[in-house]
Amino acid sequence: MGDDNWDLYAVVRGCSAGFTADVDDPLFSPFPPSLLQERDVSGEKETAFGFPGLVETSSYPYGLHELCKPFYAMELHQEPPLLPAVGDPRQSQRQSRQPQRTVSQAPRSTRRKNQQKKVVCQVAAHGVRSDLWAWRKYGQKPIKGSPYPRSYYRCSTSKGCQARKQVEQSRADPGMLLITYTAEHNHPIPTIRNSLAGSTRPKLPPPTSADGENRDQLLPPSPLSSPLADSVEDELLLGRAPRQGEEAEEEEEEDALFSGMDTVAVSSGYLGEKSGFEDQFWGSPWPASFNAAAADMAI
DNA sequence: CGGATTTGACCCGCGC
DNA sequence: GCGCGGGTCAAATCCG
Repeated sequence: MGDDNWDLYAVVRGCSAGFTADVDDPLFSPFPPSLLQERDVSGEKETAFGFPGLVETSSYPYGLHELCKPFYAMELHQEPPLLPAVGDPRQSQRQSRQPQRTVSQAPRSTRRKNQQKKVVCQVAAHGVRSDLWAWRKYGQKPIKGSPYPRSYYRCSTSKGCQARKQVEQSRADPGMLLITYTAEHNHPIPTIRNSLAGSTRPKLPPPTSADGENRDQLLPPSPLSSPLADSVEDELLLGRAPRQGEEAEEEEEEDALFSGMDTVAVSSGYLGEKSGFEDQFWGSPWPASFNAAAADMAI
C-alpha cells in the first residue's frame, strides 16, 4: 500500500492531531500534531472516530476509512474516482457556463450541497503548514457571523483535479484555522519537485498605507524565504483579523525559533514550525526554498 | 509571457 | 416562491 494513499496522508495525517504514531512520513504530515486541535464542526463533539482534528461534516455515517476515501489519490486501482459525485456539484455546470452565463443546461449535482464529503481540520494558525498539493486561490468571501473571510482554494497540481479546500479563521478562537477539504484529488500526490512546479506565486503586500507597515513588522523575512508564506497569512491573519499585535509577537517568536527549522521540519515530519508554512497552507504550496530543500532530502 | 491573486458578479442550495 | 448566504467564475491586475 503505502504510496497509493498520498492524498489520504496528505489530508488525514495532516488533520490528525496526536495521531503521531505514524509520523514516519514527514513529508506527508502537514501539520504538527501538537498544533492540531479537534473539533466537530457539525456536531459539537470533540472528536470524530478517534481522529482528533479530523471531522466530517457531511452526512456520512461511515467510518474513518470511508471518510477518508475521497481523499485517496484517485485510488489508483479499482475504485473509479467518485469525482462527479463528490466533486463540486457545480463544477460541470460552471464549466458549461458560457460567457453569457447561460443557465440551466448543466446537470444538477446528484448530491446535495450538505451531503458532499468534507473533512474539516482545525489547526493552530501558527502551526499550519502546507501539504504537498499546490493550491490556487479562486475566491474569497466574507462569512456571515464571522469577522474573518473564507478563502477558497482548488488544487492546481493537476488540471482536472477537483480537490478543494476552504480556509477560514475560527471565530471562536482566532488563533485557529478551520480548513475544510472537499472532494478528492484525481492524481497522485505530486513529488516535491512537482509541487514546486505548481507552486503558488508569492504575492508581496501591496504598498498600501498602514497595511504595508504592519506587514513589514509582522512578517520578517522568512528563513525559508518563502514568499508565499507572507502573503497568505497576511491575507487571513492580518488583513482580516484584528490581532495584529498579537500576531506580530508570535511571528517574531516563531521566526526566531525557526532558524534552521526547514531541515528539522522535514526530518521531524513537521515540515517546519515557521509561520511561513501556515501561509502555504492558506492556499499556497510549499515555499520554493523549502521545496528545493525538501526535494534534496527526499530524493 | 505565463501563472497566481484579487474581487465583483453570478448562480444555486436551502430555509422560511 | 422568495431571499439570504455560500460557492464559483472570470476579467483585471500583479509579479517573476
